[in-house]
Amino acid sequence: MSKAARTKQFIIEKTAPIFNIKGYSGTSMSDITDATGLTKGSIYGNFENKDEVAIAAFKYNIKKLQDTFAKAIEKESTYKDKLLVYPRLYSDYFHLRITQGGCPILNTATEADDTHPILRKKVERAINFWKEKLIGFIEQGIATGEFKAKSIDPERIALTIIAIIEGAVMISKVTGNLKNLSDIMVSLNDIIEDLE
Amino acid sequence: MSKAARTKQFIIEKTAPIFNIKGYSGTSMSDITDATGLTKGSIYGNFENKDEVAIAAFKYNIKKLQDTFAKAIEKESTYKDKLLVYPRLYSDYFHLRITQGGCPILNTATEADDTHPILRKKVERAINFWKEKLIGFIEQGIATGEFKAKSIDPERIALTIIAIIEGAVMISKVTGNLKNLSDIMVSLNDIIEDLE
DNA sequence: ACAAATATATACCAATCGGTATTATTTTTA
DNA sequence: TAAAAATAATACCGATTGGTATATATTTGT
Repeated sequence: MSKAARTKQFIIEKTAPIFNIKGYSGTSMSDITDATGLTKGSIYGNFENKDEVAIAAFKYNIKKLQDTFAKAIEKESTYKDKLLVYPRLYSDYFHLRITQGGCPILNTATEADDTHPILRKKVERAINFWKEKLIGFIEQGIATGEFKAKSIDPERIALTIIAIIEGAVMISKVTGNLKNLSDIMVSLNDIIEDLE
Repeated sequence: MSKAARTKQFIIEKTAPIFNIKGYSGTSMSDITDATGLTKGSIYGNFENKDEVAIAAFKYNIKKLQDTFAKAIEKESTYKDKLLVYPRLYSDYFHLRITQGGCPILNTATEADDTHPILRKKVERAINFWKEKLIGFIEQGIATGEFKAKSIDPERIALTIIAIIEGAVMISKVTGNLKNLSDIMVSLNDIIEDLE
C-alpha cells in the first residue's frame, strides 16, 4: 500500500464515526482536519471534496457492518440459524461497537433521502443487498423444508426483518435504553421461529 | 389570536416541513426567511434563536401526526381495531400528506440522538407517549378478552409495533418504493391479528 | 543518492453561518 | 385618533463554511 493509499484509508477510518454521529451536513471540513490531525491541503489532495470523503466513510461503515454479520452467518449451517444471527447480534449491537453513532443505513437514509441523491442511492443499494441476502436464506430454507412454503412471502418477510431491526436501533438509541433493543429482538426471534 | 401569535404560528407552519426534510443542521436561517418571506429581524422578534424554531416545528409536526391517528382510533370500538388503525393508515402514509419529508420521530431521532439533547428528549417523550398508548390498548384488549393474556408482553409488543412502522417508513422513503411500506404493514397487520 | 513526482502545509478566497443593534413600520390600547 | 407598544426591516457583526493556489516537504522510481 502506497503512502497515498494509506493516508486515504487513515482519513476514512478517522472520519467514518464522525459522519455517522454528526451526519453529512453536520460534519464540517474542520471536523475532518481535527479528527485526522491533517490540514485541508492534505485532505483535498486525497479527496475531491467533502462529498467524496462522506461517501467513502459510508462505504467503510457499511462494509464493516456487512462483514461482521457475514462472518457470524457463515458459521451457521441451517437457514433458520443464519436468520437468527440477526436478532442475536443486534440484541447487543451497541456493545459490539461495530460502528459509533448507531446504524449507518438508518442514519444516512433519514438524512439523505430528500437531500443527497448520491448517498441516497448508496443506502438504497445497501438495503437491497441485505434484502436479497435475507430472501435467499428464506427461499433456501423453504427448499430444504425448514420453513413452510405456503403463507410465506420471502420478500415481505425480508423487508419486515430489516424494518424491525432499523426501528429497534432508532428507538433504543434515542431513548438511551438498551433493553428496548433486546426486547424488540425477542419479537424478531419469534417471527423467525414462526416461519417453520 | 394576536398578530404576534399569528405570525409565530405562520413561521412554524412554513418551517415545519423544511426542518423535517433538511434536518436541524441542514436548515439555515435563510431557509427560514425564504420560506416565510419574512426577514431575520422578524424571525428573531418571535423566536429566541434557531433552536426555538426547530423545537416548535418538531412539536407542530408531532401534534399533527398524533391528532391524525387519535381521530381515526376513536372511531373504532374494539382494541384490536384501534391497533389495526396503525397498519391501515401507515400503508398509505405518504399519500396522507400529514408531514412532508417522512416521519418526524424517525428523522429527528437519528439526527438528534448524539447531537441535540433538547430535541433528543422531545423525541424520547413522543415515543414514550406512543408506547404507553399502545400498551393501554393491548392491556385493555387483554382485559376484555380480545387478546390472549398469556405469552403477550404488552410493552414488548408496543415497542415492536413502533419499530416496524418506523423501519418501514425509512425503507420506503429511501428506496422510493411505496409498496415496501404497504408490504411491511401487512406483516404488522398479521402480528396484531395474532394477538388473539 | 538524486531527480521527478507526489503529498502535505500555509495562507488565502468569497459566501454563508447564526445572531444583533438600530431604524422604520405596524398594532394595540387608551 | 393619537400616543405607546410591539413588530418587522435594514444593515451590520465576527466566525465559520467549503474550497483553492502556491509553497514546502516527503516519497518514489531510477
